[in-house]
Amino acid sequence: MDNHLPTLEDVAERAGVSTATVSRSLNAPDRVSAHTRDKVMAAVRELGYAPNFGAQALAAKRTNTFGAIIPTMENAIFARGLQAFQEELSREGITLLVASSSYSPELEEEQMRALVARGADALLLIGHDRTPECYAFLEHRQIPHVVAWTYDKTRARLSIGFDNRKAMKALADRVLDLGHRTIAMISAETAGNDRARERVEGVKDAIEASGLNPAALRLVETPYAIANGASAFEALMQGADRPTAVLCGNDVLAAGALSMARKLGIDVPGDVSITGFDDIEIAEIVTPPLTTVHVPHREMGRGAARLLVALRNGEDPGPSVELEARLEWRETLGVVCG
Amino acid sequence: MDNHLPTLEDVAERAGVSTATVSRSLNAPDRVSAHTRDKVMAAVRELGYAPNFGAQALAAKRTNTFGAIIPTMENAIFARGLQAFQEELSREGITLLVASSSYSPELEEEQMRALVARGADALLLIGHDRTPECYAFLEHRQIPHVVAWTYDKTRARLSIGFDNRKAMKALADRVLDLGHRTIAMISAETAGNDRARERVEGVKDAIEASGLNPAALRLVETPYAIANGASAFEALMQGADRPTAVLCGNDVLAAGALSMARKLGIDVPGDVSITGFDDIEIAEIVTPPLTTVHVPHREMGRGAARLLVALRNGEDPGPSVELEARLEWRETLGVVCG
DNA sequence: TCACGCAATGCAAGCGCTTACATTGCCAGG
DNA sequence: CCTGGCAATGTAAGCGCTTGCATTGCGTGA
Repeated sequence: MDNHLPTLEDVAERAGVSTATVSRSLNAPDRVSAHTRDKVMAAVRELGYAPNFGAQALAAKRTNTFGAIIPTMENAIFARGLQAFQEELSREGITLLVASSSYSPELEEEQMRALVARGADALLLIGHDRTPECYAFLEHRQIPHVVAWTYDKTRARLSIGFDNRKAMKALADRVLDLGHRTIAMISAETAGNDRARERVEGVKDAIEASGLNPAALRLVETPYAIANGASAFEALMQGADRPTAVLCGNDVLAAGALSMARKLGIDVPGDVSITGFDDIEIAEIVTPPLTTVHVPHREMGRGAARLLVALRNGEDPGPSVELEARLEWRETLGVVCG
Repeated sequence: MDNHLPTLEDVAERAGVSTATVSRSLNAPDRVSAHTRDKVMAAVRELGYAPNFGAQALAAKRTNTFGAIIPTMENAIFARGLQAFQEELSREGITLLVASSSYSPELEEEQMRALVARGADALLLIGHDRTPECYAFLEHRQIPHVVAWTYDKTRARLSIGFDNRKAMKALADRVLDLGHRTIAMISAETAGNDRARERVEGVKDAIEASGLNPAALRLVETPYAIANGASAFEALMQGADRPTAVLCGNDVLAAGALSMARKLGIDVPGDVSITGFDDIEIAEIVTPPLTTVHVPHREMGRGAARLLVALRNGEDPGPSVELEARLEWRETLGVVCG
């Protein structure tokens, strides 16, 4: 059998109209009389017609596809935000393509090209750090894009997010208030990750503000993974002069730290306090539940979608938007003891 | 400025060859002399040329895009498998498009159409349960597809996965061996989810095999979410005749149950045993670490990719493949205490 | 009754690429 | 020196859709 999928022309013939009319019935129904539209729709149904994506993209010069490049799909940090992003886009009839860069700048550029090659009309990017080539590419191809998950008033690029540094400082202030003086931090790798870097700076800000020497902060950098949080914590607990508080750059590292604490028989927060950042689902489940910073994932996702749609439509998206991240008090942060 | 992106023709002109030669240099380099190829590549670089996706898809009648429809992106059950799927595909120069159905058959059909409309050459599907319309659509459009995350020898459709029923029976056998007689189960919703259903059947199989009445199994069905696991567990603990073991259909529900146990001051596994299924990351992190069934996520993803590529290329993919799921013994399952 | 305007529809030119087929030019064998 | 064969390249016909512009036909006001 000649398994020829029905084309616009087949539909047109069946409905006894021109292809232009069929196209209009589908894409701009009010430009066609009700009677004609009904005939066309009937033909569409009978034939099981579906437009050819390639042809449509080629002719219309837009794909109604947006792309998002996130650092990782593995853990759920971006899941919630992306979900909201997606929901908002689908309201506009836009499909989302997701790619992950595995926290690698080279890979990010590659993914960016791949998404654009696949016809992405606009891009959602995470954080400000990326290669000049990436930005040059965006400029050159005039790709509408917004940066999310961070807000930095010193950057001109359109973005939506919160101030990582400020949020982390607020947490660290609290830690210091509780009397902690020997503080360590387990951070995600800061190279190519402005959010991680800002969080480290936030801690230092707090330390400095309290009159201590920020250089004294014991800092371990390690890739984003539970097991790494665990081994970093273990290393931190090895030496003499143990910290009484370990601030983690994210919940995943904190979860690892927490599990290692349990394995080592270290009581949290009795012997040492541990904090996270992000407030993803595991923060509530670990034992004890993690004190962390709640990040407005959904708002960022939704807001980013709105900015991007405006941009794509040639409208004015307005200025970058700053959201609030607030302390989520649970049970892993206590006063310093003895 | 006339921001005309370079086309094949521009490249051809610059390199002093025809568009056909440029196309060939890009897609079948060995059909072109080295000298010409170099000239072309130079022109491509100078112009920053990138092929137009729509045009390419239209002319070549294939997009090199595969689609995957998973029940949810929210939690990480499918993340690892999808990651492996993706890696294998990218080796073949294929891009992955992911859509989620939120466990809704109607949405699944919609997503399926959306993916195909966007040019997906082939589809990865989870589980066997879906509407007849879905299958009719796949048949009609002749979309290559494979079913993953389950293996059922009674189904003809090409699939890769493990036998959910058998795996759960093995776990339940173990539970019974440890002396548990009052058993409850918290299952994901079984409607439209053959995997969940099979897991319930597996528990019943075990109960029956041990000479007990499977009808006595206390069964709660609830949507996939930690909080639901918690409330289901709470309900189960309310009445008299508490179960001594609560088998959960997946790790997420088990994590919820576990956290509720802690809140209620119920010792696990001292007072009651809890088990999960899937062995996702949280299984290791919760306290105590969850005894569960390890599912070969990565193998399924990789294998599915291989089957699908073969299918798309018109090769023989061979028969469905059955993988093994094995018990992952941790700390939430203990002997029944009198 | 006649023109005029406007809504509905048709016509046909692309959109940028792939690829079957035609052409060219070169080399080896006779 | 001629010719068949083959590798390299060119020519041009679509692929299925959108859309600017042309055409049709109707209702309306003068």
